[in-house]
Amino acid sequence: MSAAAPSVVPANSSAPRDTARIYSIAELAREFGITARTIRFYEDEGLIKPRRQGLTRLYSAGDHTRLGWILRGKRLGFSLAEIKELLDLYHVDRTGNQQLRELLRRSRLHIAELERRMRDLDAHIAEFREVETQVAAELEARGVDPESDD
Amino acid sequence: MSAAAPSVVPANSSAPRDTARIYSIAELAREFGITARTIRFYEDEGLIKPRRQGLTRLYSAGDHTRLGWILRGKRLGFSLAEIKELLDLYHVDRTGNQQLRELLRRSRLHIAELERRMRDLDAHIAEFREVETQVAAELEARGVDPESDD
DNA sequence: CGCCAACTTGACGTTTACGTAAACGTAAAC
DNA sequence: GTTTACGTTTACGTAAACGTCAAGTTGGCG
Repeated sequence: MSAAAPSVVPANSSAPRDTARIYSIAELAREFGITARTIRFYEDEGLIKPRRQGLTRLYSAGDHTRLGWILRGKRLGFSLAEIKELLDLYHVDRTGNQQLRELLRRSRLHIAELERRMRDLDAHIAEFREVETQVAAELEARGVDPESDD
Repeated sequence: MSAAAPSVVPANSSAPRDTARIYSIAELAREFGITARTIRFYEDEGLIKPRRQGLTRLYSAGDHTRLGWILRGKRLGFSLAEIKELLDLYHVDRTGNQQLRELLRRSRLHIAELERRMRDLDAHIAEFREVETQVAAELEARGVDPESDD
């Protein structure tokens, strides 16, 4: 491995902000714990569009953020198709009133969906906290140290 | 269709409580908005085990609850395998100290996972609320009624 | 009795989200 | 110069979660 910190960022003062950072596909893969294949697949599906230098893909800070967003969406149980829709929501043309109203409508719909999930999640958490409490109490009553490993 | 409002709860006091209710597979499917095929699939995967009367499946109130739980898990983005694991957590043997400690450990792990999802969800909701606010403000500034359809 | 509606068990098809392998280019390292 | 590391495309494979027939059974109804 030999460190190989690929800081492509020049030590210059004017530019090398975090926002100017460029990532290779392997870097992104490592950082997010996915494979390069996955990232290319997301590109095939139209979720990311990295710059190209010849054939090689170059990912900007924006792509980095976008990928993080995608993976968060996945953790929340959205399909890639849904995530693409949501991403596109951001980048929709916002000049026309009709467009804006549609964006508002979609946003509200999505928020409602998220709030439904929030309620599901609350219920789920409450149940497992209940289990935790009960079991901890039972162990306590038995005089057992809940943390010990034997 | 003929209405068929499923308030089967008799006004009787003694026996046929809601907990004694028995459901057919089609009833469950209708109520939860899934197909009978799905329910049978869950059974194949070991997520539900309805009684049988001959070949026909009979679902108890417990099965009903269980199915609701499964679907909530799905909405939260858990796989059927994960959901099965979680369901089994409840029904684990709770006699031994070692078993109890394991249950406690697993519960805590799962709660941590749920809390991570909660943070994801919070972040997601915050972003979309932001969009909503911005867009609503923009429409307001333009003197457009956000609700009108033209 | 015939018939329909609702149930059953296979078995194969489909979509999603990637994994895996082949075959190749490029560029630094030994 | 060739190995090593990383990149590329193309293409087929696969696991999960069902959908979609096909073919048979069962219970009630006119």
